Amino acid sequence: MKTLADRYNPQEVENKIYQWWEKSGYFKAEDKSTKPPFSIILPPPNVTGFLHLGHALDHTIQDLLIRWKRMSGFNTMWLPGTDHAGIATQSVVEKELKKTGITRHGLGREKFVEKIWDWKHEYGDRIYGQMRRLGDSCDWDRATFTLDEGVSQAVRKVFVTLFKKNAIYKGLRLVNWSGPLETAISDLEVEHKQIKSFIYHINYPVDGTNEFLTIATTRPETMLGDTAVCVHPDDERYQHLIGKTVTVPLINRKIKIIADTYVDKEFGSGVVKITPAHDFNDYKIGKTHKLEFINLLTKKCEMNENAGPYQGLKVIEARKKVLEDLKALELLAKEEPHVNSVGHCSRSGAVVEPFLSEQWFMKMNDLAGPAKRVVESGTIRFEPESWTKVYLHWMNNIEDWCVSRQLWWGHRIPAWLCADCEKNTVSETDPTTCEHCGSQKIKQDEDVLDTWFSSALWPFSTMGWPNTESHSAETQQTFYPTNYLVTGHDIIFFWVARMIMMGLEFKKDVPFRTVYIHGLVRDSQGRKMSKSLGNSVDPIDMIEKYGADALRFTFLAHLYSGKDLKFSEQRVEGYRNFMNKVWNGSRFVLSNLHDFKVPVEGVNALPSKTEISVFDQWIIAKLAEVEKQVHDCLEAERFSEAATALYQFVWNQFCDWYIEFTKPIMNSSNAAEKQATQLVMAQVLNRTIRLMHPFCPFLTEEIYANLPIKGEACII
RNA sequence: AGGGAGUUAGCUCAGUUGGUAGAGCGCGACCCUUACAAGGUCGAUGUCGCAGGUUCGAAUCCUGUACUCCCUACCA
Repeated sequence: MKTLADRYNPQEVENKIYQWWEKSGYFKAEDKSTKPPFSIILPPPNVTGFLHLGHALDHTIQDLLIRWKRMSGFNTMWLPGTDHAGIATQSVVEKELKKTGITRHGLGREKFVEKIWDWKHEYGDRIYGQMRRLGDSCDWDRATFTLDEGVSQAVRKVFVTLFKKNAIYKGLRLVNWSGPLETAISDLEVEHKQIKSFIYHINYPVDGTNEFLTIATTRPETMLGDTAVCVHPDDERYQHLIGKTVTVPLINRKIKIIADTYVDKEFGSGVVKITPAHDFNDYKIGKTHKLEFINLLTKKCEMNENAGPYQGLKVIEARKKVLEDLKALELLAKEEPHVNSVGHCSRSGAVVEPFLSEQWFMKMNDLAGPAKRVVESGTIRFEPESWTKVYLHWMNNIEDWCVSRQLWWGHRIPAWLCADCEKNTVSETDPTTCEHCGSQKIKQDEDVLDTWFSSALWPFSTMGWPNTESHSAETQQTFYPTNYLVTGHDIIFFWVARMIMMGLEFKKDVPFRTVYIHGLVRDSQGRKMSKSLGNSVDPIDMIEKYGADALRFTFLAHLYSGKDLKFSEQRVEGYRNFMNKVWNGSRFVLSNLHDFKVPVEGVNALPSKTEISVFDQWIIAKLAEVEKQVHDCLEAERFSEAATALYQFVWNQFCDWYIEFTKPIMNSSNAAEKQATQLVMAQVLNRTIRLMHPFCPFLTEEIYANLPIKGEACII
């Protein structure tokens, strides 16, 4: 036996061990097996991204579960993948190109998409390398990218099927719009920031009288698109004006005074201007009162021809000019300072404008019903349970999903518009003629699908659906539904809910049984980690400094029921020390087994009680306790409790007491007594190491390799 | 505004059926005792946010209240 260094050195061990695991095929799942299945699909990280602490936490939990189940005799499949992340990736590559003076439009769609693929090929596997550093025991052969051929097939089949059921339609709607990116964006991509601004009170002359109606607004430029002003039906001040008209200053359009209970009599002047094409609330009013929708903006968010003299100005410039002109007309009654939260595009930083545009939508009501019921009935369980309420609340307020994005990177919408009959041909395979009139003048829709569309199909598209050849069929048969979905609470609606709906619709079964929601990783002061704050920590740095096992143990030991986790390096250092303690305890045991004879009874045989001392009996009893505790805690997803139990057993019981006890025995001349204790300590170490393996796989595997008592690899 | 979570030792947090307050880090003293100084032994530290209530007994249950945080929606 070689001599082991008196300090555990992760750098020397981790790479070597990981390569050996991978080469030996330990992570591979079997499509057909007599073992019970256990599967997890990894939430796919952004293909251009780096592994951050949030991923590291997320992956550690999944790897713990997978390794534990694998060691418990399950046929485990942990399927890795990456996401094309449409808007995020496109803007990253676009920014890079800009540095060399090239614009997306200058390059053209085809060339630009090629550039992104180049980028993907260059950096797409970077995150897989980082996952290996962490010890993720994924079945790499099954790694999937959301733009892979198989996934594309799934996407098309789902789109076409839903379209034929009238569950997907095209319509003119108000959406969040990012000017710089020239696309609709999802609510998730909108960040609200508190902005100090003003409320402007503007006088609208009432036609045929000398009266004014004073309206208040934070966005005066939108008045150019006003198509009504609204008062509360019970407001006595304005009863006599309902039904009359006012003239919008600057553009001199006559618009009606309408009444709706939406207006708060107490707020401001009690009169609201209605701009249905540029405000979500006004949009609803516009719909109910059948108002005209006047769009004021171009796709770049500049004022368009409907803005008259303001055409060509940016929103902010238009605002300034409108105010100046109002002042000149003495129609600006007053301005008050005001703080309100304004939506910003999380990718470009620009202010998000509500913008009227033609988009594809998915009807959600019919899909939501079953998805609610499986959670209500407990077929899908949220852990912690409190997220159930959040989920159901969202599902009860569900709205149709805008699935189209005006991007170039993503799954292109499988719809071909006919120039002759102006109808769409929606098809799984590229058509050559219009299915309505037979014309050949058809052109594919320019838009791509929201990234979350392909994400929603992830649990089964990764398993080969809709392909029915035997291999995929077996994979689905064995591993669908998966056992766990592990993710943060920020995407319960955007992702978790949609996977449930799609799984039920297309696989007739839930995509997973348990949704384990963990908290977010924050800095030691509880702030969000971000580049701009300079407080973000690179998990790879932590791994290099303290080892992957220490980082993993840190997460697991502080993972309490969905709470956010404040990350401090000091803590990683503490668990690094613990790893070293395990190392040295093992080293002591190993150094005392030189003359130990492995019993013929087998590797798991423990000496009978009569042959061993009370200390031996005590440590065996304690080991049994901690084994049960760890098992129970993992079953109940109480990871920190399991980690703490291990920590205390190893340090306070095995090292502090038991090892001290064995020292005189190891020096004893009584060979039988020594052999008995050697067997106990070897066996206890063996079982402890295996118990710890899902928590700190590298260290334990390295120790296991040196144990005289064992079967095969630790992880089996 | 609505919803959720939290308030326990200097710091970060445990404390699952109510029964004499716990861990890690940090701090103090002493130890190179043949696995480990990334270590060992010993030690100090808390009216468990505040106020009531239920109980023989409450950090734990109930009511109220203060403060903090998160999510969703934002008032023209």
